Amino acid sequence: MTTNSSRLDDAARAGWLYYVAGNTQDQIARKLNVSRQSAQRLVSLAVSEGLVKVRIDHPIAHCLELASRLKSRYGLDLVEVVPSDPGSSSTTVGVAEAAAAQIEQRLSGQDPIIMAIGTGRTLKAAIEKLPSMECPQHKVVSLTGNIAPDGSAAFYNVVFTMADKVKSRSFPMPLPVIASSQEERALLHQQPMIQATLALSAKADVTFVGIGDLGPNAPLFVDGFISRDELAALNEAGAVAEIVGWAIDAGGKTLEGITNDRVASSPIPSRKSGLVVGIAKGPAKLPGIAAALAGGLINGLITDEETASALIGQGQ
Amino acid sequence: MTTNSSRLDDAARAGWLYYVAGNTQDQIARKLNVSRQSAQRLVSLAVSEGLVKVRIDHPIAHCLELASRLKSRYGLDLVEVVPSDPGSSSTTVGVAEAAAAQIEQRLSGQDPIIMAIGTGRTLKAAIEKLPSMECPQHKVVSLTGNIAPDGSAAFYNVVFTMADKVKSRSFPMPLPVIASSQEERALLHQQPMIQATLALSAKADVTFVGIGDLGPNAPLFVDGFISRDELAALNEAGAVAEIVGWAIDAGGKTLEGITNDRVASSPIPSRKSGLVVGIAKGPAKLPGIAAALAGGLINGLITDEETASALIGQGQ
DNA sequence: CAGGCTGATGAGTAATTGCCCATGAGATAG
DNA sequence: CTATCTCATGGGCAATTACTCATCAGCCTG
Repeated sequence: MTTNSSRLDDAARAGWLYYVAGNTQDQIARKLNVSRQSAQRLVSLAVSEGLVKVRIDHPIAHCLELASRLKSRYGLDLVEVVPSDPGSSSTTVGVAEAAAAQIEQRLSGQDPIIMAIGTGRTLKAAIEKLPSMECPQHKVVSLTGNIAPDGSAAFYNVVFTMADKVKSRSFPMPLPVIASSQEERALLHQQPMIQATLALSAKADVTFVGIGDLGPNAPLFVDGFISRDELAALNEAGAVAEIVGWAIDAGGKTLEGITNDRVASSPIPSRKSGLVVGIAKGPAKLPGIAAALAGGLINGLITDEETASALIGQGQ
Repeated sequence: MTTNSSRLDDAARAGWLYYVAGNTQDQIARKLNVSRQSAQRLVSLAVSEGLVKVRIDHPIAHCLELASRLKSRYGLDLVEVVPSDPGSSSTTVGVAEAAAAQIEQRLSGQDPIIMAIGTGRTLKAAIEKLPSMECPQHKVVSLTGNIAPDGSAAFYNVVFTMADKVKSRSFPMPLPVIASSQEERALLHQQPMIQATLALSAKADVTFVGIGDLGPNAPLFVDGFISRDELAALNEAGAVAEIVGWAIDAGGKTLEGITNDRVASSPIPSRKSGLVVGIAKGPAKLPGIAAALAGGLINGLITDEETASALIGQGQ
């Protein structure tokens, strides 16, 4: 542990000398009494461990314009559009950083707030970009269960990681994501602890959710939460996307039946009482984002240029 | 202007693709349809224009330890210790970033605050690291005059730059830094507008000041605010440093006479009612920092490892 | 319109960085 | 005690980046 943390210490120091003080890796090597190669390794360790946070502080005109058009067209309260990286296939790069910045800002206030968090790869990536903070005044509540089909804690449940980083009180949902039957769900939801957590979600001041597509590589299916047959049935019924497990159709309506009557997640908090921010980019998510906007499920959106353009184009 | 801002736009985009999306400059060049060299120039422009903000998110153990020892030894409320860059002669690198982060955090709250700001190279550098913000709820007040001896607005008056960046209401002091006589100072201070500004300073919730040394290269002398003779007289009288123009001795007491009876700055806000943060590093400033601490003029300090070590060592 | 200034551009080149690999120290299991 | 494994290290080299320089377009100035 000592080795490990002192290694990270050195990495942070090397990263600092490199990025803040502008030293070359040669100079760092001399100052830290290591070889040039080791200095390089320390710097790259600092980067890969997420110790180095970069932000670009300039409102790129095109992104701003897209954001304001999206805002007025869909009556949204918060829109962030980040530049696209044409050719990159990542579905998180950029939006994760922007989401982290938003989350950080909301948490940096003194007044206690309740923040509800969904799940998924995008949100996971966003949480990883969060800096360490001291926010014991806030409450972070999970909207979805954290038990995977095999009984383990689901990898993409992000509330633990988040609460750990920002030192907030956390309220996970010790439930499967989708119960095996309606009866099981009802039973689970009757537990006092779960009741309290559900009640807390409903009062969330600000909510961040990913938007999952329901194509052939739907995360819900890939991660084993639903079967291939269920996925097909959802598609058949017109589902285009899923938010914290709830399948929605192109109009943003929550479907009846199929998996939805067994989803153990909290309802998506109302956008009447708080801010509900969707975080998603990429062509696969486009129908889902459009649906969520159409149905008024979200009143905030963090996406990228390409997706924003497409959203504006298709409404014409 | 269009060219200029679209150039910065491109620079921001290039910086984003480089630092956030991890492209090489070759890829960026292709994506932005410019030559590789131009892409390199855009990236470096983004850096030199301060569009790219890097922070290292790891509490380096040694810095933390120094900070907590300084805190308890001098009864301070806020101490930040950043890594040192051994061999660098810069007096701002590192502390400027840390100060900017502190300022940003104070300004990001919703509740209106009054922030008082000194002057000097260190503070100037810190302000340059601030991101653009929207903070019309706050008031930023200058502690010192902004008229240079030649009648121009002094370069190091930082309130304008700052108010511009964060969109706060600003209260500069349209005065010389040091009046030509006690009578002139009294007259100037009687102006209603100045009175109001002085009153505002006294109520500051948080104050950031640099600490100027009074050695042969004292900024006050180099920038022409005081003459060589006055500098010598101050040294003779035991002055070791100066805070917003007020010369102090090794015990942190404000000297009587010499230049001090003509300094047109506000008094340093009381640390009883608010936080007064000194920002300084380096051997030249060491006596000044020690004096400010000894006299209880500040209850917050942002400095670097080496300076922090020296401060702890000399008290033994 | 000539002259001169400013600033952008791409070629060329030196400096810096990233990465692969062989080596060896130290840990661990048998 | 030995075989084996893991992992940090530095050499070497290719890729990438930074910088210098000559050129040229645009733009004031007289």
